[in-house]
Amino acid sequence: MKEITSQQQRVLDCIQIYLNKTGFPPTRADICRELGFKSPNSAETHLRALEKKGFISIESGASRGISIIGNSDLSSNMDNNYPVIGLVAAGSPTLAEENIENKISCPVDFFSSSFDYFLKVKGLSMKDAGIMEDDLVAVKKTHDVKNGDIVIARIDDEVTIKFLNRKSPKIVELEPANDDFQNII
Amino acid sequence: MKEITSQQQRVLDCIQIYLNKTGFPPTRADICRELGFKSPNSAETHLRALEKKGFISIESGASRGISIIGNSDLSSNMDNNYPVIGLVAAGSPTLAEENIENKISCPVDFFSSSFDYFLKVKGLSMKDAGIMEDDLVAVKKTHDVKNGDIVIARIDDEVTIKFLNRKSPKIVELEPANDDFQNII
DNA sequence: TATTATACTGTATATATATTCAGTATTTAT
DNA sequence: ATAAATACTGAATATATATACAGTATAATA
Repeated sequence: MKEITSQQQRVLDCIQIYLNKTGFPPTRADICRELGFKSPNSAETHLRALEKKGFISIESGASRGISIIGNSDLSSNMDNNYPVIGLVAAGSPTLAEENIENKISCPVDFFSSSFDYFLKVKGLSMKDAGIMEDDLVAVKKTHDVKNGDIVIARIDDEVTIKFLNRKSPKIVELEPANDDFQNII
Repeated sequence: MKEITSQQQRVLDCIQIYLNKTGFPPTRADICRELGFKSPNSAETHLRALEKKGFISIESGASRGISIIGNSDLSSNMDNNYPVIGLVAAGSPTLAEENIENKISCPVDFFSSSFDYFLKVKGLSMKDAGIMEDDLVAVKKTHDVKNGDIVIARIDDEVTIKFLNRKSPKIVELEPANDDFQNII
């Protein structure tokens, strides 16, 4: 999936919102009205760009033939029970029965991306990123981590949430979002 | 909801299946092709019957303007569809159709207290309270406001979220949670 | 018995809609 | 320096589509 421009994001959002509101996709003219464009071709070119980048697919010739891709909405507004795990000092955040504090029913598409469980935050080391004590963080298990990502890290037996900053293949820096805390190498 | 005939059920199923497959509703001709009808008016009359009985709504004049109604079945009375309202600079945060950006299915007991709608936050004036740009804030309409409460306030045509601090019956101070912002009297 | 709803075929048409073409301007790669 | 992508306006057009009208036939009301 290639990168999206801000205007293309606006168009994509517009399609999603229109879909949620009406139940069917917008026409070129609808998009123009929503976003203030004055020519249907403005919408058309953005749609073609979004299609080329793989965000949507367009059925040629069909009116309103736009569908958003990647929203693996086999059952989009289905709910699921997500475990809530305490960010305990000892041990890793596993899904073992004894670590699960609670379960919360939450729509699978509550956030833009899928996730695996909730983690209850202890401490204020990510305060400036808006992550406060007792907040519930939706956590997704993945191998795809980039610098700047907020990650759950385990150091020996301590579990923490920090910004990731990989210095080299073997050296990783964990950066808190609070001046009162130190970076961890 | 009145009773549905078997043919009308077939048409309704056809719409749902077409939606799942393509992401947008079928035309009259599409329905005919799927179900073997030979006149678009066959689909049309079934659609009108389904509309009259409240199973679907049809946007007059719009192509593919069919939307299926009432999929929020009674199955789980724990959940509810909450509107998401943009914190727009002009106008009040009303539940008017045009202000609703989206709807989110969310358990009524997702938070400890009940609430009425979600508000999407603009700006960083409540940063130190963990409320960041584009956060969704669950808002509860009430007359019971106390000093120290976080409130949604409207000043002329601008809507904002701040701490409440009532100085006197007629003087109210709005305090942001960000040193870069000023208090508002 | 008359009336209404259901369930179609078949034709016709106004218009809603996608889509192309011709421009202009700015920004980003190569 | 040149090409390509982005971001538009504005006009024109072929066609996709909703929808009305004219029929036929059966089953369910009232």
